[in-house]
Amino acid sequence: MPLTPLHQEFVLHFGEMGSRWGINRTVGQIYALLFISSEPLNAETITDALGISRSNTSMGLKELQGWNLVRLKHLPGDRRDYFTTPDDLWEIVRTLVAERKKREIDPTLTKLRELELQGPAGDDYAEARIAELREMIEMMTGFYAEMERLETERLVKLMTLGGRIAGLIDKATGLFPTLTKRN
Amino acid sequence: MPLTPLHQEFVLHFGEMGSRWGINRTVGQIYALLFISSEPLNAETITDALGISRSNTSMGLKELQGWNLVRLKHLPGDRRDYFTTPDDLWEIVRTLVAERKKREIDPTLTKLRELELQGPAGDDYAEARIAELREMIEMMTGFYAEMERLETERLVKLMTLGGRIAGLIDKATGLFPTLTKRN
DNA sequence: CTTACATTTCAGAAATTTCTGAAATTACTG
DNA sequence: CAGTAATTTCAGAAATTTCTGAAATGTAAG
Repeated sequence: MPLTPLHQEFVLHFGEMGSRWGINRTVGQIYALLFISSEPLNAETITDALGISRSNTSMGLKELQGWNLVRLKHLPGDRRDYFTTPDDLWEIVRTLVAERKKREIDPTLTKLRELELQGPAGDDYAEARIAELREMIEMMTGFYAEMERLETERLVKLMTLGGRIAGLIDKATGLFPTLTKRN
Repeated sequence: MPLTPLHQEFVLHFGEMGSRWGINRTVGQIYALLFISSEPLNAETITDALGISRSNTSMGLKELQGWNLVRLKHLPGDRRDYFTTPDDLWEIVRTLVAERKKREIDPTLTKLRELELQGPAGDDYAEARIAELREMIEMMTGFYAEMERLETERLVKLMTLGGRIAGLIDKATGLFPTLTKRN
């Protein structure tokens, strides 16, 4: 069956956006379609809805499974595979962030440490920059690990604290607002 | 002149990673090279160091300028353009995050609002999911705006608070640790 | 204004990625 | 265990992206 205009627009948008991410258009479209579908869909349905080949659907679904972004379901009396996205949006976001970190950040951290271990190469500037970059990434991944540990409820609270965050930080660190200029 | 092994490895790594981001290999390499170079480089130097065509360098630099990731400098008595990355790593990160938000998040937020404005389309589930997604993105961008407003010093403090964050949130929101299970 | 250099543009070539249809594989059913 | 349905694999086709060399444009100095 053809998509409703709403589905159509939503799916096409995520197809386009997909390319700005690391994923391709089709994968973006499949995910978008699953995301707004109330029921699990099988590969055949997706293929028809998006007007792509059956094998392309298969590859796209496999990629999404590699990202841990889809759930496989089975309906009684039907041996086809059905796919859904988690109901809980927070779960989706957590997965997305975790996977992007794994693919985009972790390999770089590994490489930087490796370069540092290779010892002094006689270029102080480059070595200092690499060390600085590694330290920053370590700080950020450390913070990320904290956030990941927080249950959703607290995470929401933190994100909606609004302007009170600065004061909180100052109190927590026993320091009063500094007079330094911004940034 | 050829790159030192350290530069070589660093540059190649960021070339590879570039593709996992939205940027292409060459752009990643150019940026990496500028990043670990203590002095500003001109297009000719970059071209030679990376073994690419002069026009490719030009395009890569233009793209990096579009991302606000490089600074243009001029040396007295030399009319070529010289390029650098900011000394302050935090500034680089801020720019990167801001640009990615602009390209990856904002257009989606706009599209979701647009879809909602088009009014009920008779698919309650899809409409609810779109609304939910929009709300989540709004919350996250709101939080991001807070973070962006913080001067670096406070940001570092926040990121290095470690395990004390949960308690802080609870205190700030006047609630004690809940008994709900994680996530 | 002319010359000399520097940079950008752009059409086509090269490389890479994505997509398809056919064949192979897997796995359920009777 | 034979037959059928579902899925995956994969080689080549199609599409897209990236890169190059040549030409065009810009720019500063004499």
